[in-house]
Amino acid sequence: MTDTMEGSAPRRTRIQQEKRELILEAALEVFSANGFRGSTIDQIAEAAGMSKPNLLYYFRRKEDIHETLMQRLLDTWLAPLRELDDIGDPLTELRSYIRRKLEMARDFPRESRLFANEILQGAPRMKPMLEGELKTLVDEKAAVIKGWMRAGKIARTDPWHLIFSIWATTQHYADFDVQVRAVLGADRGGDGRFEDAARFLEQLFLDGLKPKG
Amino acid sequence: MTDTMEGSAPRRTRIQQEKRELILEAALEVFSANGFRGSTIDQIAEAAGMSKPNLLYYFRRKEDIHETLMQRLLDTWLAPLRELDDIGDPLTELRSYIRRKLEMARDFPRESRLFANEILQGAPRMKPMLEGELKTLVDEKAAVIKGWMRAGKIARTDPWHLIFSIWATTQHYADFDVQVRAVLGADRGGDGRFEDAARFLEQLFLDGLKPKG
DNA sequence: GCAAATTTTGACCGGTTGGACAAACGTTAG
DNA sequence: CTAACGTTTGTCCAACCGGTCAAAATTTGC
Repeated sequence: MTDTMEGSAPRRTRIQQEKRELILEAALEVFSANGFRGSTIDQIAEAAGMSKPNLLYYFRRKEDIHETLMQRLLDTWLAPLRELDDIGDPLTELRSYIRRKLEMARDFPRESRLFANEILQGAPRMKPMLEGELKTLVDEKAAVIKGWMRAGKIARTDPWHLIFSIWATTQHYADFDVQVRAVLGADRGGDGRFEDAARFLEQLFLDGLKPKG
Repeated sequence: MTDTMEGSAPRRTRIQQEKRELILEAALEVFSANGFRGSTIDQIAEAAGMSKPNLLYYFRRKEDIHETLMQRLLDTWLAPLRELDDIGDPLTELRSYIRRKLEMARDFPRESRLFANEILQGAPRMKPMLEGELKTLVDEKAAVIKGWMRAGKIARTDPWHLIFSIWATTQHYADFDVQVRAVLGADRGGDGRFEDAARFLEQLFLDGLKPKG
């Protein structure tokens, strides 16, 4: 190993690739449950089934693991929004965006919590990505939505806050899962809660609360 | 000081009351910004303008501070929901509940983040309160809302998920503040963002996104 | 099969952190 | 004034934690 494993072109052996994946998976588990400062290298190493020095052979610092995780996270996390485009019926597009986001909250709660943890702490390591990549994408999609509004396809509102509200309502089911389950109780808090949420959110975003007629 | 400062009837001197308040205020600042494990007693002591051993004279353990903060938090946090009642027009009631919650996100972001931090970590110290006090209150209010639905005053949906969505959308502006500001940018992310949010949320919850007519 | 490169491990280190403690200092009531 | 009580501080400790290092074990290329 003469390489520093960082920089633009880190060539890696098979073992390195596998072990790095193993570590990142373990770190996702630990970081998402305890936050960055609440997690120890030992915990991650144990979750990955290796010793601490061994882990530090693959990632020289705790921060490096977190950073790598963050970079990957943003991509997968924004994928649903990237898919939102001008083709197809606007209301259908929005409905399926909401559905996809809710599915992500259900299937990748750890990723959601990792993200939430980072933002909650003021995004010390992610701020640049938020102001760059994220803002660019959201502005772009906001423009698309504005087009729909001008065309009279959906009601006129603030597209940015619309996107926020979709993020908030869907991610809530991952980030605040304990609370949701505590409130719904054993019977209603079971697996069905995501379908209930999907039905509710569809109605909320399409029709609001005013009674029909 | 012969008392342990805990238990059912802790009589306290004037200085003790003042200093404890000072510490709790400092701890709110520190805990909400760094989480429980990310905060040190030293940080809290410095923020409160006293030495660490001095702080530990008033709260014997770091956990005691956090616990006290949590107990107070739930009460103030649920106050807006407690005010939601059967008197008055349902849509107006819900609208002002949303407004109150949004005002809390604006005026008490530290409390919101402290709460979010606790829930995100699986509510290790708050679970009992969630399953007890919180669930009871929400169930009660869900019943009120159900009444409104039966009376045809508002559209029929799941009252519990309705409450979740109000929590999620409003608290988002406190908990994800950095993200909101990063996306809105310097110009739109200023003080006006809460009014924009208020307008948007009112429209969303009342009318949804379907175009008029 | 063997040498070079890679991977793994145990021992160790310095800094931080939560907390204990006794001594010093301040306050208050008689 | 003074004794009892309440408050503050400096010092200290043990556990934890991020990270180093050299040596041992293993894998890989020839």
